[in-house]
Amino acid sequence: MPAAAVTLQPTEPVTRVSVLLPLPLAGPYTYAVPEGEEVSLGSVISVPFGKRVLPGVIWDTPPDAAVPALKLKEIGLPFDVPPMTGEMRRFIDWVAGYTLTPQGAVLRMALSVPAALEAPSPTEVLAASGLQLPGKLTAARQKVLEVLKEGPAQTSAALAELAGVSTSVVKTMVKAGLLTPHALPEFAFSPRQPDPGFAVPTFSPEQQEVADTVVAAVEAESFAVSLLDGVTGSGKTEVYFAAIAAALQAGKQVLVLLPEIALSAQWLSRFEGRFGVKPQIWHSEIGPVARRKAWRRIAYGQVPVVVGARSALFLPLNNLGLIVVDEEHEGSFKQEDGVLYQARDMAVVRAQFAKVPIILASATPSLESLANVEAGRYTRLELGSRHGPAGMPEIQAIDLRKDPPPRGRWIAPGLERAVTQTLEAGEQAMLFLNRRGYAPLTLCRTCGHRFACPNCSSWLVEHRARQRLICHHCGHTEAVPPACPSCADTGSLVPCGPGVERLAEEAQLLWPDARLAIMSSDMLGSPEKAEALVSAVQAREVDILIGTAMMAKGHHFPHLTLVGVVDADLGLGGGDLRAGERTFQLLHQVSGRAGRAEHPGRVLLQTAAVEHPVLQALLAGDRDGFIAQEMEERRYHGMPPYGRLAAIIVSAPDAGVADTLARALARAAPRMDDLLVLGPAPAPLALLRGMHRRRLLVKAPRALKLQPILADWLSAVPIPNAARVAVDIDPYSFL
DNA sequence: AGCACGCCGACT
DNA sequence: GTCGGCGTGCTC
Repeated sequence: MPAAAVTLQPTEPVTRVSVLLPLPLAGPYTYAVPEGEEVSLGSVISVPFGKRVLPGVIWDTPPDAAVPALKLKEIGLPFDVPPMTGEMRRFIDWVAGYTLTPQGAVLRMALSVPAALEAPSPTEVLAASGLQLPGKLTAARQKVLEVLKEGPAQTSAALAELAGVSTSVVKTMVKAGLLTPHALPEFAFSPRQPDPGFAVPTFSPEQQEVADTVVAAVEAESFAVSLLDGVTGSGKTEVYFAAIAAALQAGKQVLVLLPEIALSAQWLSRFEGRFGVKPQIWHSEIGPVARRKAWRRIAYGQVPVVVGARSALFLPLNNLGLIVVDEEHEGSFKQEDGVLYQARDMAVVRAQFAKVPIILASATPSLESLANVEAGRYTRLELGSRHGPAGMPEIQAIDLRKDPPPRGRWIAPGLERAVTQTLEAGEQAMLFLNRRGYAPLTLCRTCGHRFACPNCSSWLVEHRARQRLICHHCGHTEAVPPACPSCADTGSLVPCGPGVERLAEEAQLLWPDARLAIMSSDMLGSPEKAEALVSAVQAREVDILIGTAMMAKGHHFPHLTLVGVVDADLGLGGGDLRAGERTFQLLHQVSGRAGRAEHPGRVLLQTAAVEHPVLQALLAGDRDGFIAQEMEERRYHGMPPYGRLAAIIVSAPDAGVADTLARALARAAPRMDDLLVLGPAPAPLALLRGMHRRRLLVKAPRALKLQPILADWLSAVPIPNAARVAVDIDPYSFL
């Protein structure tokens, strides 16, 4: 900056500081520190910003001397929270740089609970003052004093409740001086803490060895990544619980990331069984009050273990000792809107800044993690032999070309026989179809009209239970009309293809006496209902369980001996880079539901492409072979994990604007030997929530840092206000 | 992100 | 004639 730009008035020297605001601004703003005041890096303070007052964090960036003194505003008062650690600030900077997101937008995720920045008004409790009044006490007043004689001080509401009197009695007693109020410190009531020694399991020699390794990593208090690779039922969870116990013993905090926290009541009870109490949970559905309390407790180090979804990654755990990412292969760790980041990978980065170990656990590790093992960056810890006898169930294919179901049906005769046998043996069966609703497409038999979403390029899915047509991308719903909106013919609308609801209908027809249950997110709604259904299945109150991917997650169903995958090819089409990997992981996981414990299990895959490598690998139980082949293919094509990808998504309400900008970007693409720019092409969902989307794909070798190249490129192209450009580094899904 | 300034349609 | 729509631009 030219020194001349600074107004050199001989006024009192002003101390300047950089303040990062939780807004999508590229960097910090410069503020003045009032004379005589001191601030330190990481302090959370309030600052005036335009007409508003916002929280901000004193950032490490040198303050901008070029901002004219006249423009400077003074910082306000500090908030009652611990300062943001340098470790966290560097993490935020790193995430912003890596994902090409404005720093302030990343800070917003770290200050996601503005209400938590203020100390709550202290809770007031009442204790007996010991004052003796002349005359007799009324019965009500006596009861109140009785309660306080036996127990600790109480809030007025609790006291009235316990004494069985109205609050007005308590109120007048305070006035009369019989009770004295005391302000309680914020964390006076401490929930019971997890006990690392509550229920220590007995490990097999193999488990013990792995547990010792991860415990040693925790005790080393340094950064290291372990990939815990173990089949379902190999004791993965118990093993990383041992690492959690070690961190607790050392007085450290632990962060556990799970893909779908809402669905893992089972995980929580396992934790409780091991440590005696439930951990703190963190996800989008916890209410504002609980959220505020939890955030403050975490920041003040009152919470030893936090279990959460993606967003928990930005919680102020200032005393971290360990991070665990379970089901690390899950696609849902990739945030797909707002700040686009891969929570699993960012967790590794956070662990690195915090200098703590991280455990990535999975029964079907991602190719990314396996490549990191190959490169020596991660340590692989294997649990449970995949070749042992009690391992995977027997998997067979039903070739739909040779043994097709009747017209309009989806259960082939082979699968039908197997289910019947299973039911006759008094065992349970599961039918897996990863498609919610009744039918994925509705069309008019007379004129061929298809019901499509007005905002997205996708068909509307009929949900018969709710009598609506629903878009699974934007949530648009409409009633099923009595007549075709195009040709006005009545009774001509036909559902095409199956969803779980329709499959249930067919199953009920085939096995009228069987008790059916559907397990899909929209049929259950709440985690409690999901939990109730799991219990019902375990109590053998259900004979046939029909469900979507939500059913594939680690539930124990000891009497379930048959899994029928209704459409094993679903998800293999579409040319998605990860289609094979994802399908393999999903079907492997679903197969794991069959035949735990004493009963041998059976899995039947209905497929029209039995020769497909994914299906061949599943049928042969050859996970390693499949991975090796998939890896080789990725290596050959320079695709992740051996190459880097970035997607540039152009979106605009007007298709023409999106096209023009996308083409302009393509023309301005840097010409480099190692850089391949593909597109623009309509993004797979060319219309999403009313926005027309075009996509460019950038492919580069792993050694090339894409971010600066992309930043230069994008800054050279003017972006009209009617369009938006988003960069997705390491895109996961291509949809 | 929010909030204001600014320029074009339907109302007391 | 004003009230008000949301397009564009700025906030230390």
